[in-house]
Amino acid sequence: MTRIQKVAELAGVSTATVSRALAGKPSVSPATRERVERAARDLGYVVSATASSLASGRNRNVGIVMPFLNRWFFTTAMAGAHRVLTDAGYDVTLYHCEPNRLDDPDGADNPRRSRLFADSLLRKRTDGLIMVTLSLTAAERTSLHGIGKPVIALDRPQEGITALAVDNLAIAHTAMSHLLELGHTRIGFVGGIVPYDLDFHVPLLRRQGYEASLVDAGLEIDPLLMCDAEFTVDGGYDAASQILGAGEPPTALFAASDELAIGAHAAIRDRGLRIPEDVSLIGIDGNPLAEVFGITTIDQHPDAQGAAAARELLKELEPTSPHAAAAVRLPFELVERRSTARARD
Amino acid sequence: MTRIQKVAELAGVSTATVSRALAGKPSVSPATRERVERAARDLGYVVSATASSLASGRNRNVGIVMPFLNRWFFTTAMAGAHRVLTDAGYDVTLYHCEPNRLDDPDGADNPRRSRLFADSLLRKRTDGLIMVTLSLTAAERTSLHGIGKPVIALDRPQEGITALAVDNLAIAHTAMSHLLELGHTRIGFVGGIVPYDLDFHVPLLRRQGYEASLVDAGLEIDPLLMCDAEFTVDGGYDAASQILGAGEPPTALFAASDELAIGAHAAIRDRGLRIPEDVSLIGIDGNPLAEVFGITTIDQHPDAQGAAAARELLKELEPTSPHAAAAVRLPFELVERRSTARARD
DNA sequence: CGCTACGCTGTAAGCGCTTACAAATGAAGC
DNA sequence: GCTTCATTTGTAAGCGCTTACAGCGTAGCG
Repeated sequence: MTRIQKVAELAGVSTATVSRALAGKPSVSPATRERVERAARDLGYVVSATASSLASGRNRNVGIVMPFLNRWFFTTAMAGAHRVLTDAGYDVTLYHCEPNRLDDPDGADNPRRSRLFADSLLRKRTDGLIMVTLSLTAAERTSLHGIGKPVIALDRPQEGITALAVDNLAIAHTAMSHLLELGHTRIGFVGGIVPYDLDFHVPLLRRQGYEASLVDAGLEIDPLLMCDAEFTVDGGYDAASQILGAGEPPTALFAASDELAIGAHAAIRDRGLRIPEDVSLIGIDGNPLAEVFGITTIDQHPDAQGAAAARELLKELEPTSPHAAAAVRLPFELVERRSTARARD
Repeated sequence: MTRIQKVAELAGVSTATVSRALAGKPSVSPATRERVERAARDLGYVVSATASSLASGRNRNVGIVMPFLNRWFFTTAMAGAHRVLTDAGYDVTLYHCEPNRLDDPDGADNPRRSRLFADSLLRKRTDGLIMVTLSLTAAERTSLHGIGKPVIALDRPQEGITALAVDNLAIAHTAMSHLLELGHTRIGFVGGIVPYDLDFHVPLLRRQGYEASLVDAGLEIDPLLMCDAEFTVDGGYDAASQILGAGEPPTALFAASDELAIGAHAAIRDRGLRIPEDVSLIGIDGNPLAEVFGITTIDQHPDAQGAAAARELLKELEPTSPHAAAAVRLPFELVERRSTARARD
């Protein structure tokens, strides 16, 4: 006897009615619903997710796919999505998509990733997917389309996939404007000349914004003022050190993320320079760490980004609910702290 | 016609054989297996996880339950577990368990958490659970036992639950020994006089280790040298500031985590003190951030802890595989960097 | 040569739910 | 009173797999 039958028996109704009552369907009389709920509670009955999925075709489970499982930006966005999804009654299963390296753009040598797209994601465990900052190969996109389920890409527009992305060019522009308005003309850029890997184009966009702002301001682009960096504190330290040690030093540093900025902060101090007296410093993200160091930043609210992506997915998953038709905007804003100041004359 | 039937037809066998072949069962002749695999590949067939779960009773999915979804220690441990589990063919679904606050120890006012234990976790979506640093109420433990599935607790021993935990007393002792051997006698403690919340007892254990070390060394415990802190960089900054500002300042600070230590690092510098000349500083965790600041730490390899928990769970999930009978040890070690030095006379 | 043993495959009964459809009930309208 | 219709409930057919059991062919053995 299946478990639902026991509940049906106790409540004196059919299993169909139990199913309907527990699913909150409208076509159940209040009295019956009450009896069923009591019976379920008394028996400690909870609907089996698998049986329900198989019968209904809906999993109440969404997948979140991320290239990094323990970096602040990613986990914070994930947490934002997670909250929205669980509040809507969904579970979330987390998939790790290893980035494809530049020397292996098709992921031929990336077995875990291959399995992800050829297997795990196709198992019909989820009703939809949120992919964070990933760049998919054509084959992967095809594979994803094959499952016929809604996919939202966060912070990386993808051909044929609904995407939510913050305007990285505008972010970079905002940061640069702040520095330029303070009178800085020698501004260094920390992070992202060459993409670290194919699944993380954000650095590139931010550098383009940096260069465009320079050009707009009539300043020239000095390669000595730019340095590649992995998107970590370490990377920021090394890149900033290199910029500060080469040629005429900058009076301001624009780091493509807060983690890079924190590394740069340490590098600047370790060279005996003062912030902001000798060097102004600005980052991007809204990482709480930056606050401790008093680093000015552009907060892009990753938590809210994740939440927005989740709501967007939910809209596709539950067409019944009212569509908030408005296009989603992912806001960001300058947060001035003590790491930026007027340039010395 | 169900999808598996198409494969069966194409391969010229029964669905039973397809199932067996694709599941890697031994009782399939090589030739048949080959034909089935080809047919599946040609049709782009992948077994439906839900149907398979319902029929077999195994989900190939484990749940990881964490109090914080975006803090370094937790996500790093989770990533370690995730890798082991996905390599073993499991998916992982992530559950957020909101910590119970001190003023609400039973979680009466914690609806998300109630739903987690009364509903989400009971839906039979997972084959087992890993709970990270959580303290369960009696009711929650009962509820968990009810589902009759293996549960591993990481870093928080629980009555009636298999637990893996690093020896926090020993960790604290190692850190203190390092400081004491360098001749420090006024050592402050940053973080964890009173538990931040009921689900995170680690701070308490570390403080106990701190006090025990002091006593062992014949030193006295000075309340002015200890300060509570939330386990964040911010918290470390504030707590360290307070300790440095009260009474006779310490010559060394022991922070209960690397994040706290980084905050303390900033606080020390902001007071115009030098590290390590004026104040030595040691943290705990192995957070890569600490490296950038040259902070000495006790690395407890959270990634490895997560992986160990996952392997432990896998052992219970797949009794067929050979038991590595050895008890699991979670190692840690002192990593000396430039933030600790001999005390001035 | 008959019998057991073994390896491989097929048959078919579920796994625990959901839901289309049918049926029963009662209220409302004429 | 009879029809119509909405509301509530029940009946039963799956959802797409897995697996116990049975069956078949061949090999080994006395």
